[in-house]
Amino acid sequence: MAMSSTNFKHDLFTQFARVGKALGNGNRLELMEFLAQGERSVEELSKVAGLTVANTSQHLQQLRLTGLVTSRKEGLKVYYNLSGNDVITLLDALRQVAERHLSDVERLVNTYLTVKDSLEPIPRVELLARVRNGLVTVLDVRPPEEYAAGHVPGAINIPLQELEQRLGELGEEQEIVAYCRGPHCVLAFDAVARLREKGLRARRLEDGYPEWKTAGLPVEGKPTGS
Amino acid sequence: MAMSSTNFKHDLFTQFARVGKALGNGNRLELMEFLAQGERSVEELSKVAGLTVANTSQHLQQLRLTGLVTSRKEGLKVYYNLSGNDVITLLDALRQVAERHLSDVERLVNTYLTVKDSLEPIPRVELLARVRNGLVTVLDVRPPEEYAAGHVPGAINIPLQELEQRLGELGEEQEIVAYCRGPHCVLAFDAVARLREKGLRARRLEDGYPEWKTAGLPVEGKPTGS
DNA sequence: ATTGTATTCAAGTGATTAGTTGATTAATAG
DNA sequence: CTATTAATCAACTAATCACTTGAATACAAT
Repeated sequence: MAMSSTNFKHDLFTQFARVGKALGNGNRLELMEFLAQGERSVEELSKVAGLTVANTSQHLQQLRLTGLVTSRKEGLKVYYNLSGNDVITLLDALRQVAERHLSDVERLVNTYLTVKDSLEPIPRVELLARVRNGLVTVLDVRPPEEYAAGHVPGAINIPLQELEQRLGELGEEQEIVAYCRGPHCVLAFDAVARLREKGLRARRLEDGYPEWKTAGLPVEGKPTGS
Repeated sequence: MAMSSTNFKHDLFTQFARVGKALGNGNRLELMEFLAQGERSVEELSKVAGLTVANTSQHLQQLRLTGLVTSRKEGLKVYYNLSGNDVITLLDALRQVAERHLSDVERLVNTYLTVKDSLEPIPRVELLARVRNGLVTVLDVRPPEEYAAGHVPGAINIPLQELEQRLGELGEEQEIVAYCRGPHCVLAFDAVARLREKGLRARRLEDGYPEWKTAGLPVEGKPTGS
């Protein structure tokens, strides 16, 4: 009794570490990354992550106990959601550190994607210039409703599930730039990977549609004020 | 062979999780928090964290493997350092999420510190006003060199190690506001805890000296341009 | 009530992790 | 060369974690 300051500090770090631990599993990160797109049920989550429902539920509860996600019951289903923007910030920071400092990440990207910087996102301004010159095919992988509400000019809308069937709609030669809701949207990431598998040249747009719009760049779809 | 996109995603998340795992231990977090103040040797680190040297070394190597810290050998000693500002950003995000979402953290703070908001940092502007009115004693817990280079006007410089001996220099009645290098500096945090133990009223300055200075508030010490 | 569906709980297994201890490797000084 | 110091390595134990399996809730429809 006199080291209570040390104890306090220790306990506090232990609490912080609980959050860290929650981030220490790839499946949980994938679940959260998916939740960053919006509310999902346990079943949906288990499917995209390729886990059993029970396992998914356990991961989600772990996340809930550390305050990273919240849940809401509606009828039979339980819907989970990220518990705030600070969680997205945290995931972003984690991703950034990993990409910058883990050489394995770089190696992975290089191994799986033939062209070295194919995963490097294309900046908004650059895309705009190329769109104007007709140099790229812009691919919007969001659900049709969102596409209808507004999209990058000239973008083709193909939800991820339909991508494989509708490959024909994309030019074989031109570079494709995929985007969805934001930098955390796995859809665009996934789309790029699949397109590359088919031998097409594809990259992601840096960020997503919301950022494009708030940056004041032109949009098509329902008029929104400009 | 056809699900390589899934494999890729999985592997990538596994890599991200490595960074998360590194954050999943209180001792490692404490080590990094300490490193946020600057370069330290293994021995120093083991002391402040209260770990054996071997154990500290193992933790540090784990952090190095995930790219969170770097090391540099000079003579007999090995000095560790955070590997970039993005790591500080990450730690910040982690702390924020934990403080906001983990009710245990709040409870901890309430339990250990008698006055509920004693750990709540005092904003810069508020401090400035109180300093002018002579209502607070400002305590600078940084090393003397840094104090000499510039400090909050009227601040007393007592490095943490000397705090217990030099308690007399601080008024018994007045509230004390401690600060050091930045929001991550454990020194101020620690100083507040120790002072409270002695029955003094103490709080931390929001952020630290660099922020104070860049906010354009007055400083004492070597003239820096204003 | 009975059936079906979505989720959670409980128990168990193999793998990973944190920490200890004692030996080992480097750099420096006498 | 020998001794000393700082750090790392290697081997081990207890604790924790990820995942599986099968049972148990909770809600909705019939």
